[in-house]
Amino acid sequence: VSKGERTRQRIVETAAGLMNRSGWLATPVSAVLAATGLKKGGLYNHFVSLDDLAAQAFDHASGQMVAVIEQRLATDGTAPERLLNLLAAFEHAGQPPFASGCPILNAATETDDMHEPMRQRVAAVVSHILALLEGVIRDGRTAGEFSADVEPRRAAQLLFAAFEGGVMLAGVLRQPVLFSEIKNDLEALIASWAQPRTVTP
Amino acid sequence: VSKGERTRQRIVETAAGLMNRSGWLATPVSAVLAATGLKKGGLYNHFVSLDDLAAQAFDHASGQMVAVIEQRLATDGTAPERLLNLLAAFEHAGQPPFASGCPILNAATETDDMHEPMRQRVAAVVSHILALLEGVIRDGRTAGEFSADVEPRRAAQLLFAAFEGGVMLAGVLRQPVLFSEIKNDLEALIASWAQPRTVTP
Amino acid sequence: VSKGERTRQRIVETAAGLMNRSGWLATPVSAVLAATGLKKGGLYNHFVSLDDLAAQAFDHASGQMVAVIEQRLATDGTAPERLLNLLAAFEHAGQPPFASGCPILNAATETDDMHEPMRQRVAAVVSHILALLEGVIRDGRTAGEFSADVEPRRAAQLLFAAFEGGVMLAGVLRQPVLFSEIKNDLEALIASWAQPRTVTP
Amino acid sequence: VSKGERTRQRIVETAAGLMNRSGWLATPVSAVLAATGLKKGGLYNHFVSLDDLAAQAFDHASGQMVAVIEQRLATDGTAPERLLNLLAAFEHAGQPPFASGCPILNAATETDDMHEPMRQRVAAVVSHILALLEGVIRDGRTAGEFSADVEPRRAAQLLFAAFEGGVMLAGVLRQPVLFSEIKNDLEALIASWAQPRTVTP
DNA sequence: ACCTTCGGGACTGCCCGTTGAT
DNA sequence: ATCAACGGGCAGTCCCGAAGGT
Repeated sequence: VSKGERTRQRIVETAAGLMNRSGWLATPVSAVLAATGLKKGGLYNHFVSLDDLAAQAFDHASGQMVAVIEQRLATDGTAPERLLNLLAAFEHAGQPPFASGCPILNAATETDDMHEPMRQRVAAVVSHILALLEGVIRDGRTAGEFSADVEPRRAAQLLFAAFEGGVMLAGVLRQPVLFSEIKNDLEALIASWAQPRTVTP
Repeated sequence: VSKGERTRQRIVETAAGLMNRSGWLATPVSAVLAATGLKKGGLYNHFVSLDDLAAQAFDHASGQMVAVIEQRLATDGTAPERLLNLLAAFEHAGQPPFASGCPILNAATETDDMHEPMRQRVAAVVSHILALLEGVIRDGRTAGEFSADVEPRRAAQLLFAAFEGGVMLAGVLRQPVLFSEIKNDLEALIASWAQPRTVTP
Repeated sequence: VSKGERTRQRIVETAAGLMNRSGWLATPVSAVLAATGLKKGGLYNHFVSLDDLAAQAFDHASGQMVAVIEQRLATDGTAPERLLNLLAAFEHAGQPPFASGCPILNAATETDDMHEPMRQRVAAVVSHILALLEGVIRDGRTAGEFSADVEPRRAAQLLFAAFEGGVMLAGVLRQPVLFSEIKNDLEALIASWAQPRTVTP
Repeated sequence: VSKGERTRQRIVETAAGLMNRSGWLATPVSAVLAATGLKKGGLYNHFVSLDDLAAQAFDHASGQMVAVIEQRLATDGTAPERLLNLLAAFEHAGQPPFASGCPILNAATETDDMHEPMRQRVAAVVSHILALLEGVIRDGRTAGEFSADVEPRRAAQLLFAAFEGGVMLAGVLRQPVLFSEIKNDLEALIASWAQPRTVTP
């Protein structure tokens, strides 16, 4: 690995943390320079624009999230167990996923109507995560671990939505415990999917 | 009502829509001027700063949301009916609550680590809404419409989190129907609270 | 006297003090409004522009100075006595002449190369004061109270220059006593004019 | 010397002349840009703020004055000779010290009540110059060139005050010759310090 | 007649992301 | 990888008129 590539990687990691805090679109170059110790030219050798860096930094951050999710869902065990396993992954770690909120939630709300390329990037990650969840739930239904009443796609959506909503609540209210409570509620919800006659998806 | 007050109100309304789209902190003065047709001097006659305008605009937007919520929850009927009544309110109306996502979600993620006064403003609204939901659920439990297993505070949080998460998903994936699905799932969840033995809060 | 005229006079007086502090050209309208309690339109009823107000305010301030000078120099007594009498007038009074320095010195340095109309206004006052001093010194020479060596015009200039320089020194060094010292030195200088053979004017 | 340093120096020199004309606090960035040919971005590479530039420009201007003073006072000869030598230095050179008046006088009156950091900067220069003059006069008294009646500190103050006052008079009246006259009067005053019985300090 | 309210538009100091020469 | 420069954009203040109200 070349020295330039190592520098690039270091910038991306630093920027990822920074931009998740100060905004994926709103973080100025100067903040990145201050955090990395580089000078203007040094940064523009590795990225064609700030947009480019933001994209790479977001990919880095979301990639880390996806990696954790894939790893937790790939373990042995029943589908419910794997889902609980996943939820457990976000118990700690600074704040829910990273410091200052979930990069996906942050990027989604920020770029929603402002930056179409970035929005598509976020949408792709969201779709991927939803597909992962849906797959596990479908597996669980096939295996009889979840009732046939449970519609995998809908269940995955509900899970992910409540998760991200919980991140938001805990963040804005400055009450981290609130996220844990929602996590527990989701565990109960998943458990309820075992029995038929559940009215939820 | 004086002319100035009418102008101020018009600016606040325009800015509310604008800022919910382009960011409560990120929208430049120039965009507000373009949208209102005013010039700088005219705008700054009504607001001491852009921050001040943003605060008033957010209060306006969140106030509208809160008004709808209070109105829907104040109707006659059982607690479950009133909650379903509330959910129904967000079926249409541009997009979920307003065009371009929920102002509370947008403002919460944007100001979370960037603008403490605004974050407190958002937190106050969130707390108020959670309290409203909690009150209805508690009423329902007292009236026997909800199982004693349902913990009002936790249930309110879960409802609100899933709602906001749904707004985010529908927005970033550009699939409005997704919000409706989550809404339906929440209706089912509320219905499930009627029976004891529910594993959810 | 009409109410409007009284208001105008009040504005002029307030502005004179204000502008001598914050600059005869640099004081913004807003400061005048804040100090007078008026609103924009209320001010522009009495003055066609801020420039106009500044001119009137300076005339007011310099007029007060000139009045004091004329009064002190018009007393009975020998020429030296009248000059000492004049110097004594500036012993106290807030700071040398007014709070925050002599309006003539302030206006002279500020408008010197920036505002020709104002500079002429200041120059007229300066010329008038120099003429007054010169007249007294000439009287003294005629009366034999001053040596024939003393050139009235030159002596007046030196007196006035040292006076204003002393105001500047005392102001910038924040040592009011310094002005008194210079005043005493000038008294000694005037006394020395009585004898011939003095090398000074 | 790097290119940037050369540019910075050029800006400082240009700004010094400009600000002494148009005001050390009142000169806008745009005027500096116009005078230097730079654009905003280029200027702010060298100075953190306009205040910063003003400080450096004033230091440059006052430094030049102090350098001349120190050089003239450091020559061989008696104390009176050295003082006359100093006065001679300001005979020509644009106008007294620079075009548009003495930077010390201009800055002193302008910043007096408006900009405390700048005022302290000016005060430091003034104190330094007074100390230089006082030193020479004290030397002269020790050497018997000046009467024991002459109080060095007071004499230095009077000299400097009359000098600056003369700059002001010549400037506002647009009569450069007036400064020369005051200079001559000061030479006579210095000469008079040789004999005892002088009533001046 | 006097004053306020409202708006306009130019200007302020300063920061932005970006690029070429070095 | 730096250094120096660019030019457009930022939020906010300036002085001032014209309309409205008492």
